[in-house]
Amino acid sequence: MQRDTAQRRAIRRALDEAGRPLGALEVLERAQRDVPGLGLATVYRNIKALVADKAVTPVELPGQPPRFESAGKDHHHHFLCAACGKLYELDGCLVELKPLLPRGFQLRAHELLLHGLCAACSK
Amino acid sequence: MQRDTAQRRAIRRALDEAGRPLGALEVLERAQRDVPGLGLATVYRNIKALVADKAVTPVELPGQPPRFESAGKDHHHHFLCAACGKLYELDGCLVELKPLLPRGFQLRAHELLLHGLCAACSK
DNA sequence: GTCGTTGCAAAGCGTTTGCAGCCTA
DNA sequence: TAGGCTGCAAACGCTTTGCAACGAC
Repeated sequence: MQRDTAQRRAIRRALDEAGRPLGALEVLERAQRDVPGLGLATVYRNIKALVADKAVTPVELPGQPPRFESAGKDHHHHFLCAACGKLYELDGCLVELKPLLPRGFQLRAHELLLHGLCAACSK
Repeated sequence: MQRDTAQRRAIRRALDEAGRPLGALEVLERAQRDVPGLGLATVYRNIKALVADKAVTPVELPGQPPRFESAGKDHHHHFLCAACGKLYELDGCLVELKPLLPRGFQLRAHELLLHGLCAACSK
């Protein structure tokens, strides 16, 4: 059975309050404000469990370690700024995917990542 | 200046003849048919150079090491089968992305990955 | 002969795991 | 008090790097 520990609460809180996807080390850093002795292994173990429970979604970026965001938001995609490295959330999804599928293929999910320059960096 | 070695030729050939994205170990395996003594470090070094030259494109999959495919094909995306793990190439791109962008953002590129079941696995 | 390239082994990085002690229920 | 949870350190898988030998030009 699942127990309620200070570590688990701190990790959840870090992800909930971030408002953007966080890497494992960022989660550690933020959660250590609540639980100073927190270890990185515990962060990974809990993130893994949260992802399995679908309470957290991993966000993969080419050539970078994954980041994690709280689930439960509306379907959305991300925009990675090539200059500052920040990952932005975009609203909605205009993609019409079915015509791309070969005959007999079943679509379950999709991921879309845009890159370019964010408003701040394109000046 | 860039030299013409048997290793380099074998690695290029492996990627050119594969017809699908290959992982680093798959490249090693195939290229060793031409150059038995080939080492993994050489594969990584050459792939890195080819990617820098835009002769090869890395394909990132969530939770997996990257695969690589020869560049120069038309713009396309991929479909990952959840059952057999095979990565398929899809033709074309129906995505209309500009409306997703917040004001001031500049779009440079995008990546799209579909997943589901391929024709063989959905029976 | 020069110097880019190679194979090997060691190091690096992010992540996972084994283990003994801890602490929630 | 049982057994899930934790911190630590060691192990892991993939990738990069240091180095001395090699070989293309």
